[in-house]
Amino acid sequence: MKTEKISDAVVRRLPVYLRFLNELSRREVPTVSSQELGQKLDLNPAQIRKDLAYFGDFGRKGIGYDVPYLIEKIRQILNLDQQINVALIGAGNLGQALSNYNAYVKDNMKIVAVFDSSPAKIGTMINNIEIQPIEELIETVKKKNIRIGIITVPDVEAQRVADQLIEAGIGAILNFAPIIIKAPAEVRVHAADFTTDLMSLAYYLDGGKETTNDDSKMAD
Amino acid sequence: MKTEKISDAVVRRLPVYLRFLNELSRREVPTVSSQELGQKLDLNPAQIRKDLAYFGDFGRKGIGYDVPYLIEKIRQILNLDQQINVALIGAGNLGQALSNYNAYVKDNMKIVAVFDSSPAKIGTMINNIEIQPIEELIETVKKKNIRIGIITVPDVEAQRVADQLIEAGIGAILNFAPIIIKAPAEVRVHAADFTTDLMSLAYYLDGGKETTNDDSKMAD
DNA sequence: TAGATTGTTAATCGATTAACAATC
DNA sequence: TAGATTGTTAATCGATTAACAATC
Repeated sequence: MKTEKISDAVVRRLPVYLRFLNELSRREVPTVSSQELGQKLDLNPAQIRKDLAYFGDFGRKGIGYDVPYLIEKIRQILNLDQQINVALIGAGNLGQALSNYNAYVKDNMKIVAVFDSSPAKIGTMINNIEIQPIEELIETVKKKNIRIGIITVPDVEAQRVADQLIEAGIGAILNFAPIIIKAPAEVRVHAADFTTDLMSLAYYLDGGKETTNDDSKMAD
Repeated sequence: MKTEKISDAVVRRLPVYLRFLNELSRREVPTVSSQELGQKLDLNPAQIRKDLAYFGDFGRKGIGYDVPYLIEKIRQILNLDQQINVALIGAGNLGQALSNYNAYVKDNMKIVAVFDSSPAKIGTMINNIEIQPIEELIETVKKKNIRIGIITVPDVEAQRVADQLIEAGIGAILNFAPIIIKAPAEVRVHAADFTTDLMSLAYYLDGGKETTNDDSKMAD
């Protein structure tokens, strides 16, 4: 175990490991090697061993990793050995879809408050949570010990919402709006805008030009 | 302009540039420097210049980049100068939310088919598109020249759906299911599972341990 | 014991940043 | 012209992979 600081690339792989380990656990597989993990997750086994070794000696030479033990350790590393309260800001289509995902709950992440600016929505229930006006954001985040905010408001409102989350002392933000959120260094922000992802995928298409490849016009 | 192969990191930044350039265009800003872009997008100006220079000499020394021209060029690079047909597989909450986003349309990406395995949903309309049974996936992808598939089915079905997309000759896949999709090298797959993202954010919280910081026990 | 697999160091590979000549 | 800013090379930084001694 070292005391270097851990890169974001490493941290982002931990949930991927955890996810698959949970599946192994469900199937009651007792141990797993970096080899097997790498195969299943399309990663280099050395990288997996190195990632895990940043945090401790979790494996056993000649054997591999004990599945339940490694699950426990990764959950500790990710702070998921305690409930993490999450706020959702923006109860539109996407926000509603996310709130319905209760996948987080088993991972100890729970949406405990939902906010929206539309008067029509305020007071209505979404997944057993009453939608609150954004004016109550700061107070509620403090009162309910909310650590992460998920932003699903339109882009023009996103930075304003982020500023309020930051003022309320949020720890991290998952931003679905298609803008770059500005935040102080101590507040981690991840971009989750899938339209950006989708556009980058288009790059890898060969342009659909197979059928329209008319070279005769390219003589100038 | 070089003929090196372009890294995914570069490709993923292009839509971010495009997004902001579109905003500048709306505000009728005629030119922009790498300096300004970097400031707004939290990126190093040298990196932006380098990214763009992979594809051509788009800027003018002493001036910067012409906004409309750069927009046109990036759209060409991303194949977004033509309509890209997209299929959505999985008409659950998330799928419905994504289908309602018509942000893609202005970027020339259009969902032209939606599939689901639930008999109750088949035949119903979602955003003006009739939900089809998954059995029709392969045929429809071919017939409608669909290039990208968005997978929003439950994890146990995701690989099966991907296999069918691949069989139908899809170019790229955006996968929202929390599993690693296996695909041949020529089919690009991006992971878009936000629960993974959310879990990695939890790492950056200081564990809610601010109040439990009892140094007296650390003397060993 | 023999085979397997870790943890870790060293080697490699790739991406970011600094610096600056070219030039608008 | 003087100031600004690109495109590009070189320097730096960081992440991935290979290799292997340690050991179960």
